[in-house]
Amino acid sequence: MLDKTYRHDQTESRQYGAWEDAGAFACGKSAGARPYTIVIPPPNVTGSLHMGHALNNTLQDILIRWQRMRGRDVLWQPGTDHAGIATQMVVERQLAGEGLTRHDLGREGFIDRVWAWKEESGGTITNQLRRLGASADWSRERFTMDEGLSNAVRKVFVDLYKQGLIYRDKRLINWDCKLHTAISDLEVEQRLIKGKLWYFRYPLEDDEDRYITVATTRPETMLGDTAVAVHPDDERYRALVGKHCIQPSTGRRLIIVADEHADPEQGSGAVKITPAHDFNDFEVGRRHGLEMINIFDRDARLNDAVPEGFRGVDRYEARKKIVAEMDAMGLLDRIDDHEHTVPYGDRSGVAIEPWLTDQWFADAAKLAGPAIEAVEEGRTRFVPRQWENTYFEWMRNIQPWCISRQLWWGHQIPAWYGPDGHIFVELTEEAAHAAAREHYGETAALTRDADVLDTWFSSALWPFSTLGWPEETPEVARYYPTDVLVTSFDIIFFWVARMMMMGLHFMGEAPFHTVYIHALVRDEKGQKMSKSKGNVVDPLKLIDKYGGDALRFTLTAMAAQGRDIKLSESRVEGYRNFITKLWNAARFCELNGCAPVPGFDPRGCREVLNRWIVGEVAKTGRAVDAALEAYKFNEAATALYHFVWGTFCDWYLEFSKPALNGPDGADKDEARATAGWVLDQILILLHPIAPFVTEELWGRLSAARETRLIEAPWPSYASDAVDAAADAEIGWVVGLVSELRSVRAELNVPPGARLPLMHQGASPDTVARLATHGERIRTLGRLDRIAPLDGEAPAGSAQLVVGEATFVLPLADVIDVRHEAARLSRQVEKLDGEIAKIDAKLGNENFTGRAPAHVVEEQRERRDATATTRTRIAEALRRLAPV
RNA sequence: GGGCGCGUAGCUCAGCGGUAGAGCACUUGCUCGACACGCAAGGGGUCGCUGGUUCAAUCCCAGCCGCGCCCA
Repeated sequence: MLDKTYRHDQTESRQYGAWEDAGAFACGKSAGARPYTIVIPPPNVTGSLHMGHALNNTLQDILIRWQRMRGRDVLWQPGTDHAGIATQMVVERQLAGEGLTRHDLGREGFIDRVWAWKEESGGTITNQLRRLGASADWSRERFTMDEGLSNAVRKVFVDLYKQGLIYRDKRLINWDCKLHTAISDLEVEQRLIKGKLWYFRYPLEDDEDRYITVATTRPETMLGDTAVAVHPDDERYRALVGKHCIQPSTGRRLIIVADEHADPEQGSGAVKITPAHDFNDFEVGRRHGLEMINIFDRDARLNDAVPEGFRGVDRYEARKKIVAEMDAMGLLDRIDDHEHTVPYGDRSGVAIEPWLTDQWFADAAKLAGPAIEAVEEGRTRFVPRQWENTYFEWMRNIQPWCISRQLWWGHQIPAWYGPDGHIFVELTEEAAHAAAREHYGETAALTRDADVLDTWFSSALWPFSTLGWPEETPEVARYYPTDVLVTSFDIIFFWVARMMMMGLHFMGEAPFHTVYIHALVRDEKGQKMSKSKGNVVDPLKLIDKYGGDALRFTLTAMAAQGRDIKLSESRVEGYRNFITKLWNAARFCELNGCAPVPGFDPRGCREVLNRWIVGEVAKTGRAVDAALEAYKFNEAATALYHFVWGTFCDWYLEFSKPALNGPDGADKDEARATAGWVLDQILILLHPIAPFVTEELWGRLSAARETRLIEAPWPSYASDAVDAAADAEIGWVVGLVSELRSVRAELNVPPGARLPLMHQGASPDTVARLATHGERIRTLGRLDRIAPLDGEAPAGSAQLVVGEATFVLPLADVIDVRHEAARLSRQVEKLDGEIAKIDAKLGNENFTGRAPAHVVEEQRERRDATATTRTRIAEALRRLAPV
């Protein structure tokens, strides 16, 4: 027998293990089935499960389990990415603890060390995903640094290079001077800083007593100035354009150029130009053919290109020094407070230095073209739709993508340099040597490019590299393109866009037809969770406390499209209670012999109660399908919640008790079989959202299952499963019982008191219903008998109106007549208000003339029904009065 | 500066042209043979503000106020 309460801690890992052992997650088991594929957004191998992962993977698992039960050949492709910078940092920190740096180990030794770390600690997050119930095909788990995926990376790099879509260039890049690597625009965070604006006077060359005043937020860069720019329309400086001024610290001659980049409103209107250390200045430099002087080394210390006194000085020290020197020369005009944005590395947290270096770039603009078209033409669509704008906006303004990183951990770029610097890009070293022999006519010494590729470069290939590409595997043929990508908006640029580009370029088809963008999970105050704020809610702690099902249900119920989730623990607790409720309903069924009956046909039920619940199941099932098809996960969750608790437990099981407790026979058999069937439907429909408890119950409620629940077939309900007459009849019983309970509570009738119920003016149909459902009504309304009323209602009766009939509860001993009168008056008032509202509407010719006929008719019917009820209650009130 | 989103019950959120809903919290009463992680009955809302469209606006449109995010 089932225990009194459900113990998730004794169930979940056992069920998960059973699924995994049985190979339930594996794809490719039914060759005839249509494939359904989702690739997991590969979590960072250094990562551990946070709430965002929990939501993301819950939603994927719901789709996957649902489609699996619907008979699709499901592949949920799991894996992790190698997270170049993050992983290298983790291992370097470990080394630092031993007093070592990666240079002590050398490149190979260091990489071995990273692999060792990965073997030991890299599985953390995948094990945590198991706690969540993720039914991914772990037998196919991939890692971006795997051999196969590395082959894919190499091939893509070589092909793109040969197609001219990857090139080496000397450009300004975002240099992280702590991590000593270039990073992409996306890895740079713009922070608003309260800084200063320094105004300096640069003497004019032909008249040293005159100056042009330039304003800057970065005085230290003036050692690399090669021009001063003014706006072409700026009258103040027009005469100076083409002349020169002198940079005082270096004595360098700076040309004064006219360029739109100079903003007359900003500072003095004249801006110093440092083409090698500012992205805007770089463009100005290009337009005017200015010299580009690199003044920083990789640590952002001043290099030998600056006057001796400054060499080796850190950028912030240099700033102080420059300002002091200019001040001493009397060339510091003034200093204003100034708020401006400063780029920071999102990993290192230090200010990024625009730095002129040789790097590898991908021609993102070319690759973006087809990726934009695919979304424009609807071959890939975003849900919710609005994210397409974000995607377009970024894709249409895309910049060259800097793909090289000065790290050791990652895919080393397959480029070799000949003695004269000639570049050979090939899949292998042998091929590079062969190409070099071809090129030079003799064997040449080659040096391999030391850099590795951006991690996102390999992630961009994930939808096909994980399937075995560039090999022509059956999996590539079968599972590409995938179906849905489930992710969060913050990586649309990083990942979604790049997968689109690479998928289209190499596979000729977009990697997925739908991109479902879900919410961000915030804390209960709406703050983004972050380690530094200390407001991170650990999903594993919630799983420990409330169970994986409860957490999943909570996230699902709150995953409304287009809104972030503010997660509060009380919600999780509430859904844990729901899981327990389900458990207890199952326990009740078990106790009463309600088990699935083989061959049971729900449409063959004779009892109106059973016909009704079958219809309710059908409605719920259709609602769940419709919700999931539209990615409205919260609607699926709430439909199930209401059905299970509000319909099945609150009404159906209660109504079934008389039959279940009654004599053996056909009625009892049907009650048991129907309840067993409904519970089975609940387990099935709920399984994608709450897999653990449903699988557990599925196994425990019947020994004769053909499959585990995870592989049980998903139902589709016949359209004639809903019986309108049964709906109306049970609706009437529910209404009567609700009225009875209300009256009792309002009039403070002792809960234990059993009362007689008299009826008056009941139609034959109602009399029949009372006969059919008498026992139910007596049980739930706590009545001792139901009988027609002979003559007048006894003095001191409570009266209620349901439909055409008036019901009388003789309560002379228990109720206060004034209370009852007040209660009825309130009802009359309320109904009067409603009638007045409807009358106002119906009295308006504009309404009756212009509103659709069915709306008008609806209002008329409502008015009649309300008025009838009102009259009956008023009568009841009048009858009460003489007492 | 450009773009997007959000202001609905005490809290967290659904809904979105025609009777305003849920969970939690709150109040009252219940050891009714599944469940106190429960049962039953309640209280609580000028649906941010101002205009407009419409027979009808919480819902559509415009402006404003407040909050958040993304991009410059």
